[in-house]
Amino acid sequence: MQFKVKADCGHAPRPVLGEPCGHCVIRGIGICHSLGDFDLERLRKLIRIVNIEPGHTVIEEGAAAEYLFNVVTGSLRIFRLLADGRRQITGFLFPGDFLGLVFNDRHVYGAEAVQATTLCQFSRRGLVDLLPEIPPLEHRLLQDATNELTAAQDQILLLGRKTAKERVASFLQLLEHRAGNADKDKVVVDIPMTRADIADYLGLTTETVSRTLTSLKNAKIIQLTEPTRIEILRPGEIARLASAN
Amino acid sequence: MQFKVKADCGHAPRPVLGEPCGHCVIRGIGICHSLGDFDLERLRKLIRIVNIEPGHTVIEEGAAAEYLFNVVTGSLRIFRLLADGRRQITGFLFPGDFLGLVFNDRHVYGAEAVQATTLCQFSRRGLVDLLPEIPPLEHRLLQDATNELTAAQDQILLLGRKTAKERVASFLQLLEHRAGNADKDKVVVDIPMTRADIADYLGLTTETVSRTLTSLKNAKIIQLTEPTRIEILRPGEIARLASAN
DNA sequence: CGGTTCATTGATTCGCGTCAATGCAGGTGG
DNA sequence: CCACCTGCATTGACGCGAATCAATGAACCG
Repeated sequence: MQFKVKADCGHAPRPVLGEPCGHCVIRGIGICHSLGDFDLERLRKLIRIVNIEPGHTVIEEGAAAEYLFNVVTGSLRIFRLLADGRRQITGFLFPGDFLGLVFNDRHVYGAEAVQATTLCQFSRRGLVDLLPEIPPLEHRLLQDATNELTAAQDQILLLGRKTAKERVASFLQLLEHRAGNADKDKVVVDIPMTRADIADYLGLTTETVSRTLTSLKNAKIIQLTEPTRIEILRPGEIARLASAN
Repeated sequence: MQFKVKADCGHAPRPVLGEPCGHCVIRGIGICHSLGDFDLERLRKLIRIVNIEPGHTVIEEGAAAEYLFNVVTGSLRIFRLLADGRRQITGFLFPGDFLGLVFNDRHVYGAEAVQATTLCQFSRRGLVDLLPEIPPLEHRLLQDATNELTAAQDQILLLGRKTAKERVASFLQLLEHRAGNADKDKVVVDIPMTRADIADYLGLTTETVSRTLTSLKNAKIIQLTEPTRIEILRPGEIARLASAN
């Protein structure tokens, strides 16, 4: 029988992290993966585990960048705001993803928890000081930055040139691949974020996202049992609609 | 009196590059800037100077990434295509800018010359091999990647949430800052790219770009003498319209 | 049980795209 | 030298896809 969380907690139980990073659930995928035991021990001196409630702020846009993070469990939304409140979500982060720009002393975007989320928090200064001494770390950060850059360009193509239907299909495809369930006949995908989050990620409105999902449902390409769970009945059709090239 | 180029050349004279990189016009701003004389000499063994005619291809999307580049003079457009030919320009590159992703063995975007352009071409493999031996180089590449990432997010915000007028104003502001003429009363900006390039960069059509420029002209915010030259009469108004935050 | 948040659906509006025509500059060949 | 072509920018008429405005329903919660 599963351990029952206290009611006032309001979210799933957190994984018990082993005190040494060696037992951490993202040891194999975080930036720490690039380190041997000796260097890991040095990094460990900079870190603290923090838990964030759903909807709460991790990073305030424009604030001094004191800390950087690795997502351990849960998910975050990264966004920018215009003066009148228009919001654009530039990405979602999941376990293993790195959050923050090492060389910027101010954060250029905001970050909030989508779900209850556990983060591994570093002192940015400490990390910067460590970089020259641990070349594999800088190497890993460059690899991460390259991947993010490629993802950002995918998003630029989507926002600049794709239709609403193509955007939604691309988004479903993204979640599908993230679930590691590509090339199956049928895929069940969890949607932790709201329609408003999806809309602000795809440069649309909640209404358009909802209507587009409904039309995909009517076309028997997806199944919408609950709003937070989508079954992709025909992944090939989603891929075609996404205009992936 | 200026040296006259041969007519069949069809473009402005190229700067005479000193044989050693030390005399190169972008020595102070390219990735080579991060190197001392000894390491520069090692990098120099990997390079070749290449000239590209206007409109010609530098990188084919999806091709094997044999070479990387530094822009020496001129300008490039970086773009992605959808299967049906829709194009999204993800950025323009200018002297000093780095072109290519060091760790990708395939190019994920295309690149073409906007104007006659001179490039400093590296062997990618050679550069990768050099990285572990020259930490400042990797450091510099990470800094560049961070800046590009920030620029990409600006673009995502623009494409996802800004109106046509705001996009065009943002673009003018970008050129204005690039010209290093910020905070002047009046700024003259050269536009080397066509309206189609601007449209594909801003996620619009040539007609909308043209109409928006005309409306800015009618509002006495800019002056359009030639299509390739814009005078910004009221930079403050452009900044306001750009919804910069 | 009333209040709040979120998703869905419908009616209507509007910003920008599409289609089409014109003008202008530069290049080419007779 | 001029007629013709081609590429690019501009402008106008019209249509459409997605936004806006509005209402309803479902889930959750104190």
